[in-house]
Amino acid sequence: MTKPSVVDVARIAGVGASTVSRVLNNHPNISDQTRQRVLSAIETVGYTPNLNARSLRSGQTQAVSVLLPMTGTPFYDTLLTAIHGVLDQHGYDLALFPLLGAQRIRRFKDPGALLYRADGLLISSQNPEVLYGSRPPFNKPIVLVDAHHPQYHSVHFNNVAAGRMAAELTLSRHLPVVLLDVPVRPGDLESPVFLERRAGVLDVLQRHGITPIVTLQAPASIEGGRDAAQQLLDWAHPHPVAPFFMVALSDDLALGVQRHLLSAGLHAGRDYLLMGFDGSAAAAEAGITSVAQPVAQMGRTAADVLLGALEGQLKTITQRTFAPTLQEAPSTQALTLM
Amino acid sequence: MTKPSVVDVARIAGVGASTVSRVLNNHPNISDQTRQRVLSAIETVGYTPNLNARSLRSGQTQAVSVLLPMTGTPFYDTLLTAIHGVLDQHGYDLALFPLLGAQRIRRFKDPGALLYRADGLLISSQNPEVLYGSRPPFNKPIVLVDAHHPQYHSVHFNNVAAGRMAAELTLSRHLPVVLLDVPVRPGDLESPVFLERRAGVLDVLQRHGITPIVTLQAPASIEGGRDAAQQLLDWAHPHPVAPFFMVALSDDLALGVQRHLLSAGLHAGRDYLLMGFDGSAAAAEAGITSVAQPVAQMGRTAADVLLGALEGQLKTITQRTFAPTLQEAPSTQALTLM
DNA sequence: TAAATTTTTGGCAACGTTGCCAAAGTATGC
DNA sequence: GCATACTTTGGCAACGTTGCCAAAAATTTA
Repeated sequence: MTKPSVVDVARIAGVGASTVSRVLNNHPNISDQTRQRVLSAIETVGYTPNLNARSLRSGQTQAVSVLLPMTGTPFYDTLLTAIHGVLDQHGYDLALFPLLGAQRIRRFKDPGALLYRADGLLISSQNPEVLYGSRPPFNKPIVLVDAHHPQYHSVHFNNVAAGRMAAELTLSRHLPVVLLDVPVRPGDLESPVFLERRAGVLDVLQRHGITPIVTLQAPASIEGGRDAAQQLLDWAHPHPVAPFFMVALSDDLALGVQRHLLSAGLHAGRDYLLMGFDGSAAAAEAGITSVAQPVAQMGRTAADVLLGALEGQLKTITQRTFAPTLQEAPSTQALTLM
Repeated sequence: MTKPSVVDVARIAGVGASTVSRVLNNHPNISDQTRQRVLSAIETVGYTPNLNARSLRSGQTQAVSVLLPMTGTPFYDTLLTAIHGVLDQHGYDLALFPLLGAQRIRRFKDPGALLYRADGLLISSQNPEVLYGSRPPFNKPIVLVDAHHPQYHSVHFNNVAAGRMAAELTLSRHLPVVLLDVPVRPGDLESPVFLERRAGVLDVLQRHGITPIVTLQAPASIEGGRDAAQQLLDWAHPHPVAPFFMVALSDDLALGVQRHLLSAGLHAGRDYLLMGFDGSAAAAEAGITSVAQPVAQMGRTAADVLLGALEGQLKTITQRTFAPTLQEAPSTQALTLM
């Protein structure tokens, strides 16, 4: 027994094939009586439409591909959920295509790749090879999320402004500044995220003639933050650590620092000030000030831009930049110095 | 200008459409001369095949869907790379469908979901709702990876045996046993992984009349391990921590423990013994013994099983169980007791 | 009641591909 | 040189769907 098609349904219901199609697509001008007959016929034969035929006919897939790195941070979770929510409401389904290793990027040059079996493409990758290599062989809408490129529709976060915002807060506290930076991973081109945040921070500080008393480097993780905190203690040794304001370029780093310094008896917001980036829930819970990024909103906007390109045929390139907001917490309350 | 099709190519090359098709599909009995003509015609018009038409005609998509949780642990990275490697060689492309939130699981009941636009389905989820809910509306091969269910082809790891293996090693060292367990997350059904490992450990210990002197619980992360280590120090206080053998149910936990106890002056392999699970590179680097899981091999096997079901039509349900191997490191070297 | 109008329906074609069959072309054997 | 075999090629149909058009049915109007 082969999978039933519209003609099978039509035969059972005693109608024409196009009538079945009309019922399936909610066309007007169908008598309730025939609609019911068709519906029950669909039920009895267990009909499900053949998507390939539908796509062939219509030239559309009702699918959107998302190209993204395989890092399972909460960031992508939030972003994807937001994107999916919007696109789902408009009848689009979502498939993910992870960037597995640099050599696999070659695959994206093949116009026959599954990735391109979609009506639109969302790219959330800072990978320069993806962004600055040849344009994908895909003449349908492409939107960049959390990335930026003049030739594509982009929805991104202003990391430079975020850096500036952090520096401004720093200035208001009149304390020595410690910068906790993220090193370039070997073999990997530097992610523009940290580069931009750093640039923002240093730009504002420089304008005010301030230089960090020390700059630490650690991978952007909680453990990295702990290492950096230890570096700081070692560096200060044997001198006591004076009150300072640490700007960590990510919330994970800030969390690690806070936890590690706590075991040395130092409390953020009491003995030193601390802030991070991303506006994560973890930072908020830990009472750490953070420059927040509206991740879900960016996801929704990216989906909206894609829908616009998909349905409304917007011709000019759309660039949406999201500004940072400050998520204040006890960790940056002005110290009562003695 | 519309996208060129085989007939366009055929017209340019001065041949029939089916000849173009034959060239595209590497059929035999094509003269080199016409093949060249067709090839250059394809080049000049920039032809790329329409996958929807191809799928409609052939009833196949040359695609495999992977259903998996959105946790971006290195585990899934390795697994996916292995799966992709095998399937790619056989001409199959891979699309990922993340399990975003419990409510989205409902989507998998829709037979029209993009997920099912594939020739086969790989499910790598411990989520009981996925495994024990109604069978997906998909009458093509389904293979479970890193999960187990009597009704599906499954490729999985014997976590009970892994637990046993850990316990055996423990016994040989004749030290008090500390078990570092993973708690049930609220609202979430317990992942069978830790349940099985725990069962294996406790089973062997019990047979030898041994009970852990203390059982700690922490979420399976490095930070969780650090918390657990602190718990242990608190618990032992004011008594000094005697030499013990800690079995942590994941490598991340073990890593956290090691790092935290180090700051208390305790060295794994010198003052206490420690082991984890997963065989991660991080554990190996840190000198921590681990019960290893052949992740890449499991991925390859899962792909092979799927290919078998796809091409060879294997009728009986295939179950492949992978046994643990011990990845020994200094952290479990016999202590020279004083 | 017949004509005009509107609603509802079926037939046909086409989306782009490939398998099948038959026809045309080429080579081999007697 | 002609029959036989083999190679290469083109035409046609079909995969399942939906849009268009015209036909049929139902409804309104005169």
